[in-house]
Amino acid sequence: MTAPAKRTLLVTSALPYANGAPHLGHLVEYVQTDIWVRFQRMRGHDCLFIWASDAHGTPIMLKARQEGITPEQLIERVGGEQRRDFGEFDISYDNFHTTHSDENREVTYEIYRRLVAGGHIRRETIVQAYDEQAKMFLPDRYVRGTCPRCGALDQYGDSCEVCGATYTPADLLHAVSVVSGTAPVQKQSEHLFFKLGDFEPMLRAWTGGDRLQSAVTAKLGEWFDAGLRDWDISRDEPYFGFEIPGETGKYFYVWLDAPIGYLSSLLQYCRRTGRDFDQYWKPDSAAEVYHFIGKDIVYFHTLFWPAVLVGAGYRPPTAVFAHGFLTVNGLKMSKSRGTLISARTWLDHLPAEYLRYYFASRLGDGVEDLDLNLDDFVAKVNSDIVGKLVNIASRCAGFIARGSAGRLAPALADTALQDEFAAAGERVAALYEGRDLAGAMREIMALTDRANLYIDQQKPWLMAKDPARATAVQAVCTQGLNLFRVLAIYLKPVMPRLAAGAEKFLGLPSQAWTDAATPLLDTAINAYEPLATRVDPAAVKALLAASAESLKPADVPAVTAELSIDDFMKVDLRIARIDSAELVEGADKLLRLGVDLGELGTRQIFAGIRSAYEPSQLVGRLTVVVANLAPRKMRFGLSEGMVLAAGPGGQEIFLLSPDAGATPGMKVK
RNA sequence: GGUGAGGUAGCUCAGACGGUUAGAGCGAGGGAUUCAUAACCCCUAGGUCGGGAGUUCGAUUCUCCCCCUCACCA
Repeated sequence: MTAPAKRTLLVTSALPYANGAPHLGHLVEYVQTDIWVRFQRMRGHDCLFIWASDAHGTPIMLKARQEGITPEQLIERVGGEQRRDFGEFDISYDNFHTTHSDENREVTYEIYRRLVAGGHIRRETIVQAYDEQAKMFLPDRYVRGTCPRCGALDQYGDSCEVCGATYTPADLLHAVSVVSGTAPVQKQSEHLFFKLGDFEPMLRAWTGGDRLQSAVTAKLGEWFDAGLRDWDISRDEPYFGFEIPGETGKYFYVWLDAPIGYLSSLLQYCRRTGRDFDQYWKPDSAAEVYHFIGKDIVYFHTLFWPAVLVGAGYRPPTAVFAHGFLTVNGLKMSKSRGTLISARTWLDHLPAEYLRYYFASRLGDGVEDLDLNLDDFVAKVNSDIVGKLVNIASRCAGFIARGSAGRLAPALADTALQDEFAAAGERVAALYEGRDLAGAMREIMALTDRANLYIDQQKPWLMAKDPARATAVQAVCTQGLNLFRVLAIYLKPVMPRLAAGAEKFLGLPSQAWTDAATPLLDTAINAYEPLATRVDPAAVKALLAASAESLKPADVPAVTAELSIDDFMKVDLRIARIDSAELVEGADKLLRLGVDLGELGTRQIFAGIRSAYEPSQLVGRLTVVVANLAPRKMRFGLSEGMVLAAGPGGQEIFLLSPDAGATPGMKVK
């Protein structure tokens, strides 16, 4: 095995937002990053994992306000939770800082100064939703209301989760500020914009090579085709962040200073350890810089971020690696379903390392989502890790302890097999390097099967019956333990604790990748202790129960603003009989209803209830309709009212019905 | 709606630059064995490789259309 040339790498995971404790969705990325980093270090490279807590922005400001503490107190507390959880998941970061730090302010100001000097910042007055009661501008997500396209209730101000329409908060019907419950007004403000368009040639060149995944490149093509828009990097007070120098009441948008945390955390680390910061970020740097991110923030990391870096005189990243989202038992992680599992809850019930292995076995180099199927998790861990891998050590250890006084043989029984395992190291390494962790795990498990087969074929338990063959027994079991040792080394980036246990058992110092090439012979080993134990399915059940439980308090719905009886009486609710219902060509979610409102005549109403009702179920039944809702022109025709229904959507939509005796046209009050 | 990624054995997934009997792991069934945490070893899956059409001597692998799923849309 040839030692590859020593590389200098700087690796980051996306900075976890400091408004809440980490959950398993976050962990996918951190585990993936950590495995890759540990692999690089084992290969002898100089690899730093630099990280921080993302501490600014409106959500943190509001969350702190809600809890009656300062933002500083909130991010301090969450930062502590993050360090603790990440530590227990064996995320081997070299530094974990915060973006609310002197270093980050220093670097952010310097970058901003250089961007201004380079002419990359411009001003523009924009109109935004403003909450007069809370005296603050509202991010899109803090305005909720009725979708102007499909009529779905309680949608965010930027897009509709039901029909997928995108719009601005001003387009919402019946818009309400999430902060105060009052209707927002439109208000002007001058903002600062980063001129992304200045960097189009540079970005086209930078994204053109093979530094990005194919799916990401395809997505970027769309954005280039649509034209690069300038980026609003300022926010008005009140805001938790860095004030913009030379402005009053203006702060940097959190997404500007968040990635700068990659630099400032490194800066803090370098100042503490005496490392050279510039070797990583100067324009002609020979170091490799990699960002692991979720696919939802590709835009920030492949357009804004490289442009900001280059605009400020730094080098862009070597590559950006995006991954998909985690689902649990096939479902989106969701608070209401109890499938949102926090890192802490996992640690309370199951070993972190098993999750690391499971993630590794499911992670490829692409951006596909991955599913944590808990039944599959139990089966896979018990079979692969306990039944197969650890079993090799377990079944050989006894013979060496009893028959050879705990000493390994001076020679292997089958050097060709050992060579085969050593040679596989480059294949496994190539898979790790290319982030095909699932491929690497498959390769390792195929070798594990071979090792078990070898022992089965040699049958040391039969040889052991003949005292004359004691040497052969020792040789075969020495072989088995050497195969195990190689496998533990290959798996070490994923399961560092298991590997450490194996090292202790075999009496070895911390192993590097190349150690797999040299067999371990003629040496004393320690008594075998179980290196891994089976997952009890009951622990998984308890995990899910605890997750559902811990989420209950968080699941209290937001209070809608109070209204007066007069306001309420403005809504003309009527009993309606559905006379006709039909599918709407070209709309997945909608049904076209013909309703009879008695004295008010008949109406056509489009209702987003197709996912829950067959047209035939509806004809003839009574329900409740908002009769005085302003008619709305839709792509499919005019909708003259709204039928009332409850439920989160999908198949869970429940139409209201009056008790028997009500007739069409009756007023509901 | 637009774009992208997918739809392969009960489950989770490989793979196929078009070509003899389409693979692995898990689960399940049978057998063997007893060193090992009832682990390990051997045998067994007859699956229209989402549906339809086309190109071809030949397609699951290429092209087109359709259906379904998932994700993203600053």
